[in-house]
Amino acid sequence: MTAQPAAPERRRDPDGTRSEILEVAQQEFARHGYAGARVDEIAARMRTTKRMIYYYFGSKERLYVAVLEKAYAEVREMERAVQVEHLAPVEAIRTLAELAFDHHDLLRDFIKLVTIENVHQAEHIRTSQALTNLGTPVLDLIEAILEAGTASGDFVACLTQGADAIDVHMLISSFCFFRVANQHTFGALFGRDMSAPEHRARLRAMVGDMVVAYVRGSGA
Amino acid sequence: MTAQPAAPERRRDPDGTRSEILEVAQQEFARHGYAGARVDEIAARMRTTKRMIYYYFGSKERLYVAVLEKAYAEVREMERAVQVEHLAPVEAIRTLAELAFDHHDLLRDFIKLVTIENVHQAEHIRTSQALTNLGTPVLDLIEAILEAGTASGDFVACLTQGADAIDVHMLISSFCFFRVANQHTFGALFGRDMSAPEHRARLRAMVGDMVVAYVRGSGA
DNA sequence: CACCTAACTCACTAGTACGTACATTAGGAG
DNA sequence: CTCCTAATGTACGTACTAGTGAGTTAGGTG
Repeated sequence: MTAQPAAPERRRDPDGTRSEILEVAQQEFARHGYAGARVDEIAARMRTTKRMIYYYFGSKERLYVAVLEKAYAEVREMERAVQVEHLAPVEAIRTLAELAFDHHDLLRDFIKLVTIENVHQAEHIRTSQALTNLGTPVLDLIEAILEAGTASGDFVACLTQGADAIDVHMLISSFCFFRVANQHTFGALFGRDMSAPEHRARLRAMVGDMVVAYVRGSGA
Repeated sequence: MTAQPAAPERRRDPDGTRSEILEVAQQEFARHGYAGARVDEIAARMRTTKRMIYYYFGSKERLYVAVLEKAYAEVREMERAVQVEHLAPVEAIRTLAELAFDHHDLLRDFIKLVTIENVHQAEHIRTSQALTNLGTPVLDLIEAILEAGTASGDFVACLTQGADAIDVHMLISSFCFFRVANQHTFGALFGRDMSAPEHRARLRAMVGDMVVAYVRGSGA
């Protein structure tokens, strides 16, 4: 049905095959976990065969690590696009939190992979140099904002309570991550799907308000 | 080595066998996930045999659900012990958050089970009436605190931003849960084990400060 | 003490899942 | 056009894993 009369099927396409495997494998691992994922199922959902998975990746485990590396790379790409330097500290940290919220909203598969990786105590991430050597651009951003806010007198939390950039990053991430990662058990027990569209705007504002309230220091 | 000369081995012990299976199974499921857990491995780490697992629980899946039910029951027991009614709203919500922090710190296996259950979209929790029919005592507590704080004028967040008890519960839970659940990937990427003892006191204070700052409303 | 049933053991099976040996072909290099 | 290699397809092997059939024993009951 798609208009591709010139190339209806290309027989040889290493890059295409490789990236199709990664794409389908990401879905499979995200849906069923590492042990629950089936190499045969990944193969069945591709145009190519299982043999190619082993030809390109060698083993289920190395395929899984490759999926992780690709997913993390995409996230870093997203983070790199964040521009908040032009904003005053309060608005900068709020915007950063809201963007983190948006990112977590989009990257469902990535969040599942991180979740799964934590079940396995991050053993695969730790063995991947490509992952442990990733810089963390967002931390530098937070650090700069905290310094500016402290200097301007808008923020007091970091001074009084000893919270640093990593702590604030965790504060923001935890809210955004939890909303997506735990939506199913939370929904089953409290009867509310935090991840549903009707709650999106309110919770997005909430993470911004929360982090601003915290760094302003009225909780002490 | 333990002083039990009277009953060195009791041959028949249905309750003991059942609870030993649940205990070992909880560890196995928490460590490896549902698909990754091995029934044979559970059996090997017990005094009894694999056949007994099927005798008492029928299938791997029903064993897993039984583990979930037991774990949730223990959590509810912990929550029921929380007493904050005697405190003023600000201190009540802070104390509640700090207790949640403590509970998450203790219930590592439970947190892993919840994590795993979310990977599977809570399919097992949803099919267990014992779990979906659990009340949520902590929600009532939060509701009461929010009402008291709003009435006394200490809190404004709930009025101005439309956050309710479930939202505030999520705010607290997300921080406490994330710190434990994501400790491995977070540690691998940021070089800090949020779950290590040296960060405990600071992060415990942080969740209290955060929720108080939020409900006081200085983030708007 | 005899009996009966719940609790327990052992050996086994059917199916599944990762991985591979081997055959084949596309398509660029010379 | 020929050859050579990277890329691909087929069919299968091995090991593991959930689950079970059938027999055995502890220990309370009458």
